[in-house]
Amino acid sequence: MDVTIYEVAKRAGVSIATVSRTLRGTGPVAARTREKVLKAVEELNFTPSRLGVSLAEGRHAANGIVFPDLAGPYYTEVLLGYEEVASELGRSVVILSTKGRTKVNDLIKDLAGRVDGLAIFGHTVPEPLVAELVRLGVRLVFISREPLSGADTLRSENIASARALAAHLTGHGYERFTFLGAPLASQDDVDERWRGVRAVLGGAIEAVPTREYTVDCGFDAAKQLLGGRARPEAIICSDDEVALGALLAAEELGLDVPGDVAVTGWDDIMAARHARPALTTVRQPMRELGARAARALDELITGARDTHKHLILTTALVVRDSCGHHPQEAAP
Amino acid sequence: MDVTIYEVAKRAGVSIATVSRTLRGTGPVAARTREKVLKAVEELNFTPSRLGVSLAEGRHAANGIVFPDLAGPYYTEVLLGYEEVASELGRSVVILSTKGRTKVNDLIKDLAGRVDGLAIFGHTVPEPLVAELVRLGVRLVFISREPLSGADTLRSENIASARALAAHLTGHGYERFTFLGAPLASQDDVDERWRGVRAVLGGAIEAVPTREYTVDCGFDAAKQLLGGRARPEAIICSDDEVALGALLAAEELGLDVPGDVAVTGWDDIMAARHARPALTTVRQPMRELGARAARALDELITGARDTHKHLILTTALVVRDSCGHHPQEAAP
DNA sequence: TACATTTGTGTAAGCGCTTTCATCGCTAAT
DNA sequence: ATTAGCGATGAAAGCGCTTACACAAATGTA
Repeated sequence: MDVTIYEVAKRAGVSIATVSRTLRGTGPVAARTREKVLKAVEELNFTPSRLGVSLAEGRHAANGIVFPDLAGPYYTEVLLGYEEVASELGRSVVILSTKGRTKVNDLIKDLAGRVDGLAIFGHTVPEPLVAELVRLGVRLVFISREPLSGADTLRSENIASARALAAHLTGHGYERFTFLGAPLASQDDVDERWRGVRAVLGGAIEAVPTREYTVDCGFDAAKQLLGGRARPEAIICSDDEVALGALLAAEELGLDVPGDVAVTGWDDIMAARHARPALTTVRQPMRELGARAARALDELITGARDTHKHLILTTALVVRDSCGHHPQEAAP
Repeated sequence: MDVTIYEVAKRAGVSIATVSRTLRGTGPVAARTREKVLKAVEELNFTPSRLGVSLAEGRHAANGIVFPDLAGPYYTEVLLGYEEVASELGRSVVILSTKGRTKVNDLIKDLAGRVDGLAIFGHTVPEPLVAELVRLGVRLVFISREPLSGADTLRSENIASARALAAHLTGHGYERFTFLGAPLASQDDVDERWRGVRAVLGGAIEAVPTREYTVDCGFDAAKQLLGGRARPEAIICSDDEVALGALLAAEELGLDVPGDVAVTGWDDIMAARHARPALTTVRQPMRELGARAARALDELITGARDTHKHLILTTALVVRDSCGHHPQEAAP
């Protein structure tokens, strides 16, 4: 990996400018010269140094992405969508997970120096640093975060679907609800979901936190909740993983879902369909979130767009078995 | 992000060499000069260009990783372990997913040009390219692949644990087996598992392929298998995800697991513990695989080691409910 | 006081490319 | 036959850093 353009040029008996032109197809090169150059390239197995190219071009041809963790399907799916599109656009993807990291600021600044633009999940990055990145002119796309100036934002609709979900559940006749997996930060996805359901259910719902949004934490919290005296009729979970935990907790306690308690999730991860009972949830276009982030970043980087977009992708209520049979839909 | 070391030098009234020395702590700098430089750095908000640094240092301070896909917990877990350690060692991680990609060769060569070393999963990369990478002197660590010269290899033990698993199942008294998720490539993990169980079970086991190693594919294949005339007594699956699919298929067909048919997985992903019945499986240290890959690569890159290591991590049989109660262990 | 070290700094040569600009044959038009 | 114009090429100036080397000033030693 260390033969340079100079050696190629020497071997082909031309200047490095000609080699460069031949390889990139910029500027005219005589057919015979091209042959010689390509032959030399072939023989020496030359690949232009990415560093040299980037330095000269003034761009990295790479995108960064910052997420808290990769546990669970949500971030993974978004990442896949992101990487796929970035790759399509000729950009590599540099990842950074912030979970359990000290000196996140340094890591992110380093990352920012290696890429042409950054996608950042929700509130992964401290606000002062966000402000600084904006000030420095770093191209930014936030995923699942409220709009801010100086960056694109991209998220899924939460409030309206939360209301729809809540309304659907009241249609079942439930009257006592718990929101499992209380929001950790204001303005994030879960917070919006919480606000949405509360707007419909008001005092009929109370929030119970989990340590994290994982199956395990959902299981623990649900077990305690369902084992208590005032068991709710329906548990609206912050996301599918917490809901899967709740399903397991109910089973362990010998409770029937949805007979004894209804459970709903959010995201529609693959396991939601496979759970027993299959999980009623809200589908969120995770891959598309990633894909769009990569596209948005590309527009910002290439300069195809110089204003900032704030997009909200639509979600869909997916009714399965875990919320029970809806009275109106019941067969006679 | 475009203030250079020259501007800092000018503002501080020193040469760029002094700025560099101050920032990196190489060479002596008078206290007063240091102050001036740091002040200028602060005021201008200077961050050294990664490109400039890399070009001058002759290293990227970045590692690559190539995987087929990120669907399912296996690759994700390995990736997390890898990223964590790489980051600890001051290296960024550049990812490349090959699934569905044409021109994989170009992508990988490009990747190789952006990093100091590459971790590659199993048989993600065509053999001729592997040979070429080795020839070019690219630092390589393969994850879950048989040893080859010119690269480190790292994998989990498969054959012995497969034998142990098979032996355990025969202890249950089962006599007709199916291996669900037949190997796609020779010498990969699944192939070794298959060879391991066959060594014990011989003609008593037959292999049935799935399209991919996913829940869905496992579900489809298991449904067909279990719906057929000669239903096996036990299904040994290539991995946990296929096994989860098999569990669902059994449920859909009204079959009891392990009563009507035993099912086992491989990997011990989180869902294995949560499945009903909980899945008997073989635990594979996925994060550690990633972590070790990052460490090995670091040794190769820094030159701390110039031979190649071929490591096999140990696995552990995890007996849960899906294989039935073992006769000897049965309570009176 | 004279000389050998250290300290502190600057100069300049890379690192491997891309690209502008100038040059030099040619062909085509006058 | 002249000249404008084009095609093909090379020289050289960056791109933003690190660092070997040179040198002057300050310090220590005899």
